[in-house]
Amino acid sequence: MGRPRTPLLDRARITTTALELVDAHGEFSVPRIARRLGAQTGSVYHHVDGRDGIVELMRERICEAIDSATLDAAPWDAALAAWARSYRAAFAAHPRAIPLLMTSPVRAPKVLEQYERAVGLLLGAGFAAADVMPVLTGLENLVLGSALDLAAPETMWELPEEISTPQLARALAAVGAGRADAAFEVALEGLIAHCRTLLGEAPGSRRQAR
Amino acid sequence: MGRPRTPLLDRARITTTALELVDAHGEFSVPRIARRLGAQTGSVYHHVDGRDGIVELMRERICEAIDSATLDAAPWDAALAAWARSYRAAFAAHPRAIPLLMTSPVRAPKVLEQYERAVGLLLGAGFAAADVMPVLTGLENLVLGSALDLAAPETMWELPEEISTPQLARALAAVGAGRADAAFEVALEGLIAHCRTLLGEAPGSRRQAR
DNA sequence: GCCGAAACCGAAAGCCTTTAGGTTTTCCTT
DNA sequence: AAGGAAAACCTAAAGGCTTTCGGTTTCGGC
Repeated sequence: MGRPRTPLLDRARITTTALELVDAHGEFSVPRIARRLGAQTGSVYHHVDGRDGIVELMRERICEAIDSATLDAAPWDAALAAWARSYRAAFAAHPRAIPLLMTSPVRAPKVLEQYERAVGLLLGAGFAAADVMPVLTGLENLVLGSALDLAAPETMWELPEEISTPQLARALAAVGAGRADAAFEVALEGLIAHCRTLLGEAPGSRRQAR
Repeated sequence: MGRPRTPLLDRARITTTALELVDAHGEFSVPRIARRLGAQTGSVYHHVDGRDGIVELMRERICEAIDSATLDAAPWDAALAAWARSYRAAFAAHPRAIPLLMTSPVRAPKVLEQYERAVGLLLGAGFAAADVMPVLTGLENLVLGSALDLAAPETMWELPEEISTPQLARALAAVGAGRADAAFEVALEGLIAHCRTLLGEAPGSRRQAR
């Protein structure tokens, strides 16, 4: 007992273990993380800001896979589409983590920074300030929803035997991964087309980018 | 002690109390429900199938406000749009319940029945079986995401003082309820336009709609 | 009037999150 | 090189949650 010669815990290992647990079981807890790493529950709290802090670390880890360089592309609509695809790919790698991330507010600086840049991209393209968050929120919903049903449809739909839902069951059985991709692409194109409409409607208050 | 002269608990009162707690605090627990109704924690379990059962009751209560008669309208695209608007209005009344409902699978027969009818509407309109669930899932994502940010944007975005995010803060401050409605309407129109495309692409296996 | 079912209580097991204080090792300062 | 602060871990415990089980009282049908 006392300080070990080689450390058992650090933020990276805690994050990795939490993500493994979520990928495998759809949830995680501090005691389970500690057991996996051969430490006691309380020790985890010396590295991490509580349970919510671990969720935030997972968000940061997942978001590292987003290619933020896409936001530098031009024109703005190509940049937005590329960012959305990279965003989706990152979350599709850990679909069972998505419900966790939708419950708690975003705190991680690196993630906020990406959104800050996305806001800048849209403002720079001439969007009205009031339009920016609806667009980004819509994009986020599209991305997360698509990633969720891309790899985890059985999470949301649990058809009981007693109730007869023949058409629903048939529709569920007929979905494929390729279709989910296609649905994402067309929905994305639809959203961006909507953005072009917004840009054309009210360019008055702002002139073109800086 | 023993059975009371007038019952303290029933499914309706438990559901109402759980919904009140979620509306007020964003979460609920069985002991809190019991305290509010003047009963012991364990007694609640005589009326309800565990905590998940309470979530399912809330889902059913909220979904009662959806006007399922909209699904009988013609043509199919008008029916789908009307259903989506009613769907959104129902959830917008309890935005803090949405994260709860996204975590657990749908079990309530009455809700499954509505989806069964929606599937039937689309199949009857000539949609390919593989296209139906992507369309409905996309619609659900649109509806829930829109309802969520309509009434609870501060749930997802918590800007810390230390980090400078001037553009994000500005964009967040500029959003209004009217804008959220407009974003929903145009995104809905975009999705339905996409559906018309799907219908035109592969109408082979089935004949004309309506 | 009786008896089974219904409704509630009391208690407990087992999980979780979080905090606090104690012990050993490491490493920086002097 | 010595001393002390800081880091990393442990033990312990409080308090909350979900769920189950057996006991007690009341209700309703026969």
